[in-house]
Amino acid sequence: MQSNELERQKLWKRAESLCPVSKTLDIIGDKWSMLIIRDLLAGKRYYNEFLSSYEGISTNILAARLKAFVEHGLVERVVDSSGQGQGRAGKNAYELTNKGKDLYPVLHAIAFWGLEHIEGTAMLVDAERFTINQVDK
Amino acid sequence: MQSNELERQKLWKRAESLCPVSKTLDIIGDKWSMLIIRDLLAGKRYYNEFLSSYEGISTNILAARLKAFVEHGLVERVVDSSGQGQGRAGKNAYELTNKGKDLYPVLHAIAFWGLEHIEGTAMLVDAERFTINQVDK
DNA sequence: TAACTTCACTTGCATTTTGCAAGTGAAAGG
DNA sequence: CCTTTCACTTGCAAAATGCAAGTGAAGTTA
Repeated sequence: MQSNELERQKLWKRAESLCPVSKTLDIIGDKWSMLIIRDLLAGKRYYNEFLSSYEGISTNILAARLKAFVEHGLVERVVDSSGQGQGRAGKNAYELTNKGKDLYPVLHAIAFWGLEHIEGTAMLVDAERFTINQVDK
Repeated sequence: MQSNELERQKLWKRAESLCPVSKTLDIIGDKWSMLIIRDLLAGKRYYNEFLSSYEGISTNILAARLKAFVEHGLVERVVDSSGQGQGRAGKNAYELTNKGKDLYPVLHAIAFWGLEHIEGTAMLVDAERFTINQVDK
């Protein structure tokens, strides 16, 4: 009766779900992914830039997420050969692919909901770069 | 120099962030929340209905999420006194508040991205209830 | 060329969160 | 009473996260 139904459900687990929500969350549905996407959409490109966001992601998590993003085709790692300043020429840069950029509506909806429903949240839009950042200071 | 900067960043952690994205993700940015919201938006109301979704959430996680949703004002627990059938009268029902319903654009953006970018995803829109469900079978 | 710095991670380990199964107690029906 | 359903709770194993320290390659400075 219902035990057959339950058995069938056990077999059809998360990985095999056809639901676009479930499958999308398998990629971006963790604690940090959308914050990195936020930074990427805001124009950040370098490992150290992501590290210096206010929320304080740790290096191992950041490395793992960037790797997964590249594997999923959301992000491309490119070598930025504009070796400016001291200490280094040719840093790694991370850039959103079109697939990654298409997450903008998700980010927008999340940000909008927060602004409407969570007291004390605020957003700064940097018109020059068309970016969205947290208010500084 | 930079160590002062790093110190300041350590103090301003996730919880104190003003960013609406970060604060929103503190509420719905885990593995299961948006799947429960999906089910609620699809018209599911009962504990057992959430349990029987294809992804197979476990009872302790479901109970914890529902409790957090009620605390955050996304969901209300109401007693449904239409005691139909056998075994029980007055089941608990969970219903989205307006604050919770306002997460619809987030869900929509996530679902849309998945449909566009993840092969094999599919969605069924139940026109009668204005709901979104995974295709069955 | 030796010392130093930065970059981009990796490693180890403690803490937290999740996953799974089993159990519990209240309420109702037979 | 006995059984079933509901709505969880509890215990424990497994996975993910957080934190600090370390590593190695590449480039800069002395």
